[in-house]
Amino acid sequence: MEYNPREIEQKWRRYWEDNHIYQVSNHSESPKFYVLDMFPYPSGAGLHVGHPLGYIASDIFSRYKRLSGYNVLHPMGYDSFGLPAEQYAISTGQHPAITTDENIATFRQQLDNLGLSYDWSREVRTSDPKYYKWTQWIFMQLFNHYYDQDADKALPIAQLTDHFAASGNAGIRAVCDDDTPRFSAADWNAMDEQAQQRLLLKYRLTFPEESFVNWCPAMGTVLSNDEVKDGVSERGGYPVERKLMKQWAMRITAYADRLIEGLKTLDWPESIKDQQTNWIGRSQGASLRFAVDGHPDKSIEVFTTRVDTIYGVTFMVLAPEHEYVAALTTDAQRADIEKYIKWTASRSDVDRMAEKRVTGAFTGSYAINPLNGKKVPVWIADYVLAGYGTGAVMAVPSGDQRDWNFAKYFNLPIIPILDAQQNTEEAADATKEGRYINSGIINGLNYAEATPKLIAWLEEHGLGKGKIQYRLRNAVFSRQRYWGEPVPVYWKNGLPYLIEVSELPLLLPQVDKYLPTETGEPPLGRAEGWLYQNKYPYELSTMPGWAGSSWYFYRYMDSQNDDAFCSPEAANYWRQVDLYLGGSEHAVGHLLYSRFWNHFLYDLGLAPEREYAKKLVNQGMIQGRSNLVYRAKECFFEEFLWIKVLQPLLSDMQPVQMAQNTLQETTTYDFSFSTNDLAIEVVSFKILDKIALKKGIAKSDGKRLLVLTIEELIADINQPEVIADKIRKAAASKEPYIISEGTPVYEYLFVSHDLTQKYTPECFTALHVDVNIVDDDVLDLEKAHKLNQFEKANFKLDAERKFLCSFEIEKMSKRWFNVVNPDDVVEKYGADCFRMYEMFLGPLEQAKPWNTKGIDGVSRFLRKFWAMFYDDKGRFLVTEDAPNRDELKVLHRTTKRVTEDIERLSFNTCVSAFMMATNDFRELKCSKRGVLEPLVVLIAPFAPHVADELWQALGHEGSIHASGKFPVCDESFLQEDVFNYPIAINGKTRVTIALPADAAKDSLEAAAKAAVEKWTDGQEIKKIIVIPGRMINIVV
RNA sequence: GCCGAAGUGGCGGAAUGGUAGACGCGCUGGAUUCAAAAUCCAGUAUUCGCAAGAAUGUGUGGGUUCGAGUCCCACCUUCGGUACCA
Repeated sequence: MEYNPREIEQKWRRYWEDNHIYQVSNHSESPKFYVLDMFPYPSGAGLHVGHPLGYIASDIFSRYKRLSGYNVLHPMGYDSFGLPAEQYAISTGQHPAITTDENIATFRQQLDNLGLSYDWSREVRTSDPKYYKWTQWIFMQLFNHYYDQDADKALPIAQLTDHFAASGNAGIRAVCDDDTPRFSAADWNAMDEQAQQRLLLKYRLTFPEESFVNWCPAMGTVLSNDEVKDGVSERGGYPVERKLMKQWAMRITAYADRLIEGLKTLDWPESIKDQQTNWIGRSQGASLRFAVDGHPDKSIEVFTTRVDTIYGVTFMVLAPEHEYVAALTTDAQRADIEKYIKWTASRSDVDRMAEKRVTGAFTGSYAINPLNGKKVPVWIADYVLAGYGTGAVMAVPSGDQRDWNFAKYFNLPIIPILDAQQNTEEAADATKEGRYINSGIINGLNYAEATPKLIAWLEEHGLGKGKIQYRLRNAVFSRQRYWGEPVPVYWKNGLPYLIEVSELPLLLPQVDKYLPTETGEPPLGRAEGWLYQNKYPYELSTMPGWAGSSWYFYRYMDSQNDDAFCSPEAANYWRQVDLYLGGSEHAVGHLLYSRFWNHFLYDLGLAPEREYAKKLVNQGMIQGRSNLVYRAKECFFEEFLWIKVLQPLLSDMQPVQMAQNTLQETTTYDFSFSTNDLAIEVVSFKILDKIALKKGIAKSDGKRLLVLTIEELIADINQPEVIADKIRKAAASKEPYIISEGTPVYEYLFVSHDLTQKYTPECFTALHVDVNIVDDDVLDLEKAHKLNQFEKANFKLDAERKFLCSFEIEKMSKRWFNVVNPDDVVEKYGADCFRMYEMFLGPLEQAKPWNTKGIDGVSRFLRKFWAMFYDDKGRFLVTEDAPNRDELKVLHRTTKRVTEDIERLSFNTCVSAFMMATNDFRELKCSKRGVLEPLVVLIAPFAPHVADELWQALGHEGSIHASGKFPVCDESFLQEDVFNYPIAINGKTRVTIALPADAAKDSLEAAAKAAVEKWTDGQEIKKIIVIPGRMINIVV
């Protein structure tokens, strides 16, 4: 019986489904294990071969854990709100819910094709009202809580109002907006309800806030930074303006320190932790104010992490957008400043980033150093960003290289401030070593002493204070879109109020179109009569994509619960994700926001652990391998004629190449001959005026003209002698003007890649070609001719009559024609083979290009594996004979390797181990149950279908995935009697000798000495290093 | 610019500081076949050599070590992330 993956795989997939093999219970005697894949967005394009890499890896791990006796939660669902479905809705009018359902069906079918062991009874979709009810519920909790810095956790707003009523906002440390005023209990109690509510918004963990957005009036929508290019929308090129808009925000900054602290407890890749730490960007320093000379009402606030360098300040720099720029600019400087501002405004962010030159302009005003009263000039420059900190910098050129560059360029003074600074005339030196000089009250102190002294002085004089600053901003939580969760809020008297919990979910209303309203309101503004209690307008923006994905890992634990987002019993059983697998592109988006929500839920006692994912692994991207074809330009044909026809075939006519460069191109023809009066011009038959021009030139030169059209050259491109004949005939004739008649068959020529090397690279245009009509870089010409791209094309083939493409490794994407669909591969080789091959490609974490070169090897392996059980006549080969020691050794060695490698997620080496075991058993001619049965269990996580088929053949009832027990290695079988010792001289291996494994060191030394006499002859042996069971090194 | 990762045969890759190149692809030769496919066997880092064998060899240059692909320093290249972050 032959190995027939198609039949086997369908059979077992149906069995698994019918018998609910992968359904998991929240009650078990076994230890739990939670394996999670990152939430996918079900895109219309479906899966490509890159997507399943992580799904297969997590599936292998889940199956392995299950076979090892764990109760494994391994769920899948969809982050199904999102822009693509909405954009499709805008262009077609189809409700995004329908599009989404269709896409999910495709996605699901493709996932099923891979034989993954998900518990589909727990599937969730963020766009399902039963799901987003709880997203809205969590939002309401955030609205009803504030962050108390003394308790270091979120507490109910009611506690805050109690405190306000008793003692105002003194004596409580709560995270709030920067502009929150001080007020007493009397103030608070005198406020009306509206004033109190307005004030509370400054404390709530989610709150409406005015913030700048990229508003595109033509599209009626807000764009992300990367949708804006050069001040216009990337798609459509419409103008984009900065607009202040009321948006919901999340006070994630309240959790900044805890989000940094929590990272220390996580088994996550360091690079991800680094990125999160940098994103949060905690810096400890001081904020202080510089008075402005002649402007008593103004002072420039700066934040610095090096307040100790304050005596080195020789100028100030404001961002060109800083609010004081206009006021500080003197009339003498106004023209300069305005010119500079105009210039910076015209430059894109990319330009500004790439800028290496120093630019800036002087305002004409001076700031006063609070420490020494010295006046320093105030400049503006675009290296200071308006959006960061205060948009102003105190410049210390002796300690900061950027400031130093600026000072040198504009000839500003540089004052050294530490005796340890080296050569500050040559470059800035940011050292903190040494003692302060030129530094007033801190002269002679060191860094550790100076900083607190300065901060104390500033605080005492009311000029500044110590401050911790974060780069992290509060997260905007509004989207001006339709396809997202409605915010459970209505507006009354300009203030937001929550709806009742009993009114959840607030359903997404129907709208006539998925576009903004004429007045610029979000699409929900179109919903008719959408009012709370028929009176109050609902919030019209919807939640962003990260809302639903910030807590989904809890919903899987208890996906059908209508009374809670997750019951405490379920949460306390599963607790946290043990292994989380996904791409590193989510490093600071999803992975930071979801940690924030989890910390909040933890504060409320709803999440059992501070961090929801214990271990995180990033799978590498599978890149596409694109193929390129080379289309010839006109100059190619000239070079071709010269290299392939005129020189080799017509040398007797002494050809001359006329136009050496494009300048002469219009004034002369391409070729002539020393032996006759013929001239040749190569040109497309379409360019009639050029032909006429050349005809005239030839005539005035007294030459006869042969026009070789590019189109006729293309037709004969693989037969240069035919072209040579044409030229000979033309030379022999007396005709003054010769040109081919008739309509050409071809218009384009593509040149095999190996031939392009002979020509100037500029002769070709490289174009992507669909990789599905290319095999091993050889283009399938038959298929190619059927494509529009090649309809009127001929191909110049290489010496082996093949057409070669070049290749490039790039992101797998439709636009590069390099997408490989897993369904096609599964159809050809089977899911088991596809799974093993994806793993065999290389380490999980590493990015690697997709190519199918090696897949035949894996396919061959599976057939060999099968052949240990069945011969080609379909006879079952497995015997009940007891395995011998050699056979058991192979089994246990394989068990050890596979177990260890799965544990460290090194799946590629597992596949190798299976190949080696199979080769070994075949060599031993072994088909004994005693070794093959455990081997089938070992391979079951990797090739689940064939494992089940063989499990059944071995006489078992039901599925291996339900009843199999993962084998355990018995080390005693691995012990060897003899060991082949490599004997090295000075670390270089010379010979290996077999010695008893338990031999004493002395006898090893003696044996080694004897074995290497040939090399050591006559040299003194200084030392012998013996590592028992490893090697012996002789030092001479 | 900064941060991070990685550089090993023709290719994908393997290697707790201890025989570099496992395993697979590809290629070469052979068997089988009327022939092909499939399958099986053997070989396959480079250079020299008929061979035995020798020399070289993990991006470059240093260092630590009896011994370095692996650890340390500097540099080069590629990829990823990120920013005028004060």
